[in-house]
Amino acid sequence: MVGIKEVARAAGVSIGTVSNVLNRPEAVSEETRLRVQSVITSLGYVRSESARQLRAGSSRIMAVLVLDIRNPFFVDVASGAERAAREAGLGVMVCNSGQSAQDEADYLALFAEQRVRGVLLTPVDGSGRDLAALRAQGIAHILVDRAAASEAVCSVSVDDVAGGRLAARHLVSTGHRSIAYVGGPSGLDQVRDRRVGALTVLEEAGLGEDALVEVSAVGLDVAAGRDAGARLLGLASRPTAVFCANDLLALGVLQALFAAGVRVPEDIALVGYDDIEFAAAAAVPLTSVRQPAFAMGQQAAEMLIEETGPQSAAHRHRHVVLQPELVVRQSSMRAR
Amino acid sequence: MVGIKEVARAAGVSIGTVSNVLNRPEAVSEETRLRVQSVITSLGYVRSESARQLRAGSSRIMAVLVLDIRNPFFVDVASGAERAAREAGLGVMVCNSGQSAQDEADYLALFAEQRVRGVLLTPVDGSGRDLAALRAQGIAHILVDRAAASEAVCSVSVDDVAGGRLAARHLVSTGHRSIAYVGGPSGLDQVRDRRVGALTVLEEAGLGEDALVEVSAVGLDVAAGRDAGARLLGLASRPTAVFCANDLLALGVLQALFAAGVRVPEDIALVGYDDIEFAAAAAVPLTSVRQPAFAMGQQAAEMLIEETGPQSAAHRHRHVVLQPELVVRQSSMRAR
DNA sequence: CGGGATGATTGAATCTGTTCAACCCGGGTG
DNA sequence: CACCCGGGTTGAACAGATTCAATCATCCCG
Repeated sequence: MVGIKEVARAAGVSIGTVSNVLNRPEAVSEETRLRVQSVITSLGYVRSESARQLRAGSSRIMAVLVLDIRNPFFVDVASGAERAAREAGLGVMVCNSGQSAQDEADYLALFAEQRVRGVLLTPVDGSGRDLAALRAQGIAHILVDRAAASEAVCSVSVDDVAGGRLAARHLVSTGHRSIAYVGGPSGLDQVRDRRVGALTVLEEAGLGEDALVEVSAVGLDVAAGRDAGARLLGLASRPTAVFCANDLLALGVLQALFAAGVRVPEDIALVGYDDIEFAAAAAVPLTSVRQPAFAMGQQAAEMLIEETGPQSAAHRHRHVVLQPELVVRQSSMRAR
Repeated sequence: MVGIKEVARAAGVSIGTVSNVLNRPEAVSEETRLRVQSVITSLGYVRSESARQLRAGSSRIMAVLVLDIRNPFFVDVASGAERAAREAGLGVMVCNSGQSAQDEADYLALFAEQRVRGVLLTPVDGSGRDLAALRAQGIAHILVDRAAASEAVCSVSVDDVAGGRLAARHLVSTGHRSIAYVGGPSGLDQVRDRRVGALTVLEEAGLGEDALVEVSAVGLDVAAGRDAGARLLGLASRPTAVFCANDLLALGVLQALFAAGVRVPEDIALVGYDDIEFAAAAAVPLTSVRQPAFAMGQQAAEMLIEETGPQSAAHRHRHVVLQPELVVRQSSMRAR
């Protein structure tokens, strides 16, 4: 594979000049620049990013580590990040922790070896162990879809408590007095916060704490939703509405209810979270709490670029909190 | 940031020994190995992948370039590839061409600079220009979800003609005589082949060529499906069944039909393609042609690893063709 | 006890770019 | 005429690892 040396020789200049053509073209006379460039294309020279990075120090790759790549919500987040990264001339490496702390740690180790420009991540658990490691290694990182507790790191998140309130207020105002909450593993802040939001609304409405019936799910995917839905049907006193921690769970619950002949929304109202594209296409179009996923990824990436760019000195850590929005569809329409 | 030199000094050995501890631990005495390893952890040393790669020549990253990351089908493909890659100790870089030839070329240029181990890709168009560039640069690559025309490259694909036949045979055998085909931009082989398969079945059934009504779509996503569905409804002689080039289109068509009060499957039967998870959760559970997406990604990655691994000399290019499978659900059940 | 085999370790060369001090050269200035 | 200036170019140092021939220490065997 042809290197910068051969290009220099073929163009009759020094390697320093070739490097300048690549990196600071304005510092090279037009004549030389054109000559070198034509040699580059005719020889098919491709610069070695590893050599560049080794000397220059900085990488051109941003890593994105999401909780669950099969959830379209995170795909949107990653797409937003990708858009911003490409505009800044960076590549992105999207990886999936699948909610496994081990996988998360493995990927972060990989990123560290790669000396990536920075990492966008939604941490698997609240322990913050991996975050501490990132800080210790001096790897820039930004939390996505999770508000940071610390002032030493940026974050972009959506107000999950507000989202939980939106969902619950909607259900309470349409007459429901007993609501099931289908949450995933409670280690996740998102799951917890949405529940807290719903709970405050029920309390404000003067309903007891047991107005919110907890139905745990083993995960946050459709299969876990189906499972939770089946258990929901087995409850002694069945709630009249279900609020799910995300749309995948809601779709699963919907399938389980359908299979059992329970009608939505007539027998049970259903509200999801995220408003993924498929929520609108569901068996019964799903009421959902919309999150600005793409914007979240985009903004997080922009903050990372600012933090690691030339004027990084001016960077101040900050916590951006975006607002969710309720989208009402058929699944929670008031029964006639 | 601490380098291998500091580790060597602190452990009282040469840098060659430290390198051996990292790469060929069996060549180092247990005592030294343990000492070096403890120094590594206590100093927080992280090897620089760019330096490693520069010297060693080979990268530890496999690139995956998919047509549309918002399509869960491709997410599955990428997940399969990721699984295989991780088992081989490789990282993956998943990128999205979004069916843009420009983006595809940009990403391939990025991969070339990175000297990635190899590329898994579903090319945007049949021109093969980018493939020629890959070959010229000596970058190993494998086509995914697309049968290669050339013997000089591996491919893993699903028999799309057979898939089209499965769908059409199912519809014909349930009594349909006029079928609409909703395809995306016809530049895509997948779209073309599925249509060809359907067509042959109609011909074999003695139906004329105009038994297949073409409804073009601007893309292969839900929005394009909605649009195509609306146009379908405007047709003078409305077909009794619709076969869509993928599930996203089918979900969009379904929404359009719903909005217009057309019942599925009573008024129009609907068949999709890919059998993504959301097909089963649709308004009316979708009949679909299932593709082994995860397996396809996994196998492609394994072939790439073989091609670029230590015994690459033994590698022979081959074209693996997997078989699709029809999954019948409510959307195409025979009307009572 | 010398010679050879074995195993651990070392030192230097190398990979491919970036960077920067030094240099060259033509033109303007005192 | 000497000097300075600045744009263009060069050459060498350098980044952080891998790799391999050479060295050294041990131990075994004849």
